[in-house]
This record gives sequence, structure tokens and C-alpha cells, in this order.
Amino acid sequence: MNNRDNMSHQSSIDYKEEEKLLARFAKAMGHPARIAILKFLAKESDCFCGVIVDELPIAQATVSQHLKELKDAGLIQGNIEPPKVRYCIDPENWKKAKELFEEFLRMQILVNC
Amino acid sequence: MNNRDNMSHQSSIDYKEEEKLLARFAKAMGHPARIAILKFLAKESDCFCGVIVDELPIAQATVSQHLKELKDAGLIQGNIEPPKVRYCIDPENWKKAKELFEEFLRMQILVNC
DNA sequence: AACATTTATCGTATATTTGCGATGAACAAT
DNA sequence: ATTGTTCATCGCAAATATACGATAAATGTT
Repeated sequence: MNNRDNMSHQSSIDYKEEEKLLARFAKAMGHPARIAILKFLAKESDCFCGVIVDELPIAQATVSQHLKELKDAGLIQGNIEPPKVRYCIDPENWKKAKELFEEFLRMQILVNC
Repeated sequence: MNNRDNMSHQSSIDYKEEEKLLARFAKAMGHPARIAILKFLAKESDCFCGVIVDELPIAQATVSQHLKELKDAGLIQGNIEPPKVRYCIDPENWKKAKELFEEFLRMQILVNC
């Protein structure tokens, strides 16, 4: 699994922390449902799970799973207000993601073919 | 599979084309190896597959697979220069991705919890 | 023609993701 | 205490992703 164990090729380097973090954010954004959720959360101040379920063409259990993934990636957070859960963007990590993406996308592209 | 077949919940809407495209780009960027490849391709004008293999801690077959995914997502293109293949960023789709991400990341965030 | 180089593809194994219905947990209201 | 609401989690199935070695395909070199 880890390439430190198998040096049959030039695996001199590992991925940089920045690359791993950017990939983690990107992966979390890599599903239309999760893009839609993020857009909805950004726009709405009322952000209970049930409202999101009504917005999406998938079942409640699936929405919950997507919310979990966004939470694991750090992009959103949820506050319990029984019996509901109020979700919102995690402002700090959103800022970090924004910076990483913008730096990445701003890089100068050389095209040779 | 398709939710049009099972209207047991309010699946009124489908994802928007923009959301699907953004998710597609994000998914392609959702692995550290592919972030590293994109960075390398942006920086280098010599972008043969073999050079990339030397840069990454994974086997040639795996690099080729990642290149294929980036190509399928439209982010890169490859020109054959036998016996090599010269890879580079696809400038047009890169621009599109850039626009979509920047619009998405620029959106105003409401945080209520 | 035989060989070397480069990259894609195949076959395979394993892990992760996506999706659902069913159920459980937490709490408010009755 | 029972009931209703909301959301998470479990258990499962199917699909997709990740990784590798082996091999094929393409073409230049000898």
C-alpha cells in the first residue's frame, strides 16, 4: 500500500500537505448533491437537514451521509437544536478551502501541445 | 436508481448542469496524485508521462489511470509524439473550471450556528 | 527483422462511495 | 407514559476508485 515499502521506482517524494488538503476539499465537493448542499447552506440561514432533503432528489439517509462527508472534510458544521440539527458552512475551513483553490487555480499554465 | 422512478419523497428537482460540471471537475481534483499532476503539468512544458511517473510515489500503470481520469474530466489533453505522449492542461476547460470554482467560492456565506 | 522505449490496457484485488429502507436515539408535546 | 418529529446509523447491494504487475500496442533504432 505505502510506497515507502516498495522502492522499485523513483518514489522519492510523497504528496505535500497542501496537495492532500486541497484534494480532500475537492473530493468533498466531487458530487452534485454536495455542491447543491453547499450552495443551499450558503444561501439559507434556516439550514435544517429536513429542508435540504426537500431540495434534493435523494432520500433522507443519503442526504445525511453527504452531510457527514462534508462535515468530515470540515466544510460544514452542525448544531443540535432538538429535535433538529442546524447546519451551516464552517467559515474558517471554507476560507482555507477558498485560499487553496484560488491559489491553485491562479497558477500560470504552460501549454505545449 | 433514477429517482424519477421513485417519487416517495419530494424529488422535484434534479441537479443543475453547472453543479454537475463543477462536481465533475472537483471529483477529478479529488486525489493528491491528480493535484500533483496538474501542478506539474502547469509548471513544466515537457510533460511526458514518464517524467510524471518519476515525480510521484505510485506505479506507471496507476499514473496512467490518473491521467485518464483527468483527461475524461477534460482538464488535460495528450498529444502523441511517438513513442511518447506529451500531456498538458486543456486550456479551455481549465478556464471553465476556474470560472466555475471562483464563482462558487465567491458566493456569500451566511452562517447561523 | 529484432530490440528498446514509452504508454495504454487488462486482469485482479481491495477499499471506498453511493444509495436505499429500516431502525435507533434524542427530545418535545400531549 | 405515549406519541410524533427529526436526524443518524446500521445493514445491505451495487457501482466506482485505487493500486499493482503483466502484457500489448506503437514506433524509433539498430
